[in-house]
Amino acid sequence: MALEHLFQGSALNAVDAKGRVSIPAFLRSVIERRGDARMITLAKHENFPCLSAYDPAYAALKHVKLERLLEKEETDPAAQLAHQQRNLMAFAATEEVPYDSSGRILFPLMMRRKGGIGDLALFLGTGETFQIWNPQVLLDQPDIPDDLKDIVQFRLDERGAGA
Amino acid sequence: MALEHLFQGSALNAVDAKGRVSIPAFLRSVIERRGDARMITLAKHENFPCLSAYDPAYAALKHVKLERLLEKEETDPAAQLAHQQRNLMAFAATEEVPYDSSGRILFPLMMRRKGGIGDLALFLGTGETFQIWNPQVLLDQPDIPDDLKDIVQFRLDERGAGA
DNA sequence: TCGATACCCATCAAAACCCATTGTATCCCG
DNA sequence: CGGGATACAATGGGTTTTGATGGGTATCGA
Repeated sequence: MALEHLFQGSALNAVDAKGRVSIPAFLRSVIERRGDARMITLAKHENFPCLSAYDPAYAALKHVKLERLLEKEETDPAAQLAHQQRNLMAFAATEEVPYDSSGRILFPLMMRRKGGIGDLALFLGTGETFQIWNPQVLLDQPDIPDDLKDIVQFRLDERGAGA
Repeated sequence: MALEHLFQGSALNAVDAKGRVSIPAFLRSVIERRGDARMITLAKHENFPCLSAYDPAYAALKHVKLERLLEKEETDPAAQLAHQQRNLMAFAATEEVPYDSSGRILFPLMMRRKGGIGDLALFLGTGETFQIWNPQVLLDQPDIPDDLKDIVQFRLDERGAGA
């Protein structure tokens, strides 16, 4: 069970005064090849101070995985609670937002805050999903490979946001 | 056996003086994609001090699940009784309410009390169903992941209900 | 007739939509 | 191979639509 098309590449886009951001075209093209819904789901990343994002195709996959996990432990009473918690994190702690014909979403304020994202949003493809970072936070993060930081620094320079 | 459209996301809505609440639009859209009835069923949640809510499509699915559970245990003499009890909880201890053209229900007083819900109702999508909480009760609940509590706190702040 | 529920309408803010501009990479043709 | 014409992505701004909510009125059953 795997998805055929994968997210890859990086881009640095502006969040405008209304809170809108363009989803990079190369990510949108993957979403639209995987399915026909023009939406993404946003969630806090489990390990990094950034957001995790994916499309409905991946969300469905994730739901099936959770259900399968439950059926295996159905008898265990403690498992019931664990399942409730996983479901809450997977569904209640996420937000689904549509993007318009020009490829923009309205970045939900809550998710923006969770991801520490200001007026620049860094998109990183990671295969089945992609991530959204505050570029500066990524540069300050210890467990990120230097080669990736170089790329991000380049994107910042490119935009003239030198810092 | 799975439903195609899933409940996802969170919202905090007001219960007005008449006891009316708006069902968030993103939940209604799932209900209306699953079927054409504009109603929800309310029940006390099995594990948490909140309400569990769902649409007619899920109610049908639940019935099937209960039947399947019975078949699996049919040798056990106590199983018959357990099945009766589950059925009572699933159908007798629930209330079905329609929502109007503006998406509001009249929150039944009994369910409001069962869920400990005052003048703010927190809606949490959990995939096949959704939950309705008193936001303050959720914050005080030990078994809820901190990340989710952060989100609820944010929703409260957003509304200016600081506490 | 009283109490409660279902309807109807108004309002305000937020979200979705449409259109215009710009910069850049691509393509075509001389 | 160079110059300009094109196409598309990203972005800014204004306008329309929708969602949440408050309040009034009609309606139905006890």
